[in-house]
Amino acid sequence: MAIPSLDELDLLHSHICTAVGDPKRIQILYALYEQPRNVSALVEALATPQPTISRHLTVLRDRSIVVAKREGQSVIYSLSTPQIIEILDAMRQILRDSLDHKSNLLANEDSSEAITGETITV
Amino acid sequence: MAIPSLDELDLLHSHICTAVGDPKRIQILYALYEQPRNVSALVEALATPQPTISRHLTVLRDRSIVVAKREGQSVIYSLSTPQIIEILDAMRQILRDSLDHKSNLLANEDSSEAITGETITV
DNA sequence: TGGATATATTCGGATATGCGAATAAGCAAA
DNA sequence: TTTGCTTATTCGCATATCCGAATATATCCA
Repeated sequence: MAIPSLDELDLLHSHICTAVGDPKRIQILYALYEQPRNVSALVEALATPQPTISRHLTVLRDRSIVVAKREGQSVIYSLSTPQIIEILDAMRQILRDSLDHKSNLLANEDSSEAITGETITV
Repeated sequence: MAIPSLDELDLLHSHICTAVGDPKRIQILYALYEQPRNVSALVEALATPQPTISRHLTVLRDRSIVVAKREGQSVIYSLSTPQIIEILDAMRQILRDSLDHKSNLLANEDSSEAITGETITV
């Protein structure tokens, strides 16, 4: 059987997935893709309390999605690999497709109307 | 500022991510990539109670990651797009890289020894 | 060393998630 | 309709996650 078993690897795999499954962490990753930043810069950019940012960074760092480099008093965070952004973009593409699909379904179900005027644009 | 705000889109985005952030759902997706299956086939392939499988399928279906098609008494599930498997594979690649990196770190920290003999292979 | 700045961690409570067991609901054939 | 097969949903509980607030740790500089 080619289906992988529920072993530790799958758990690690899910850890990677859940790490990028939090809205604030998504924002952090896009912010770091734009440029490496220290914690304070992220706090300001995301308008989020510093402990919250640090906790999310800890999650991302534990899963090796970001790396931290101390520079004096600051700790500069950056993406371990820009690949993660490609992954997020691919997911966002799937999201866009599914939204299109859903609005088509709505249009079909409500057959008395034309295609729903409000098309969500990602 | 190019950083996206924490709006509904980010929430939807995180829904996609968290949907694939469960080990059993990862297995389900790989099983459906291999071939479309009904619930019973997934129950057998993953050796998991049927309600558990159905609940996970509901999550995946709600997020438009899988689609369901009724065929008589059965409901055949299949991937909405094989792209999701590319995404999972890309994540697994990142996981492999990070595992390599961690074992390198271990090797460096324990500088009295050579490279750790046990290299995890994904 | 002492103070200021930057980052990390802990604690407690609210919310969310996953699971097993039981049950409900949908479909087909007699 | 009744029976049997398949899938979906509900319930209760255990666990995990998130957040805000407070605190601890780390670094630099005077």
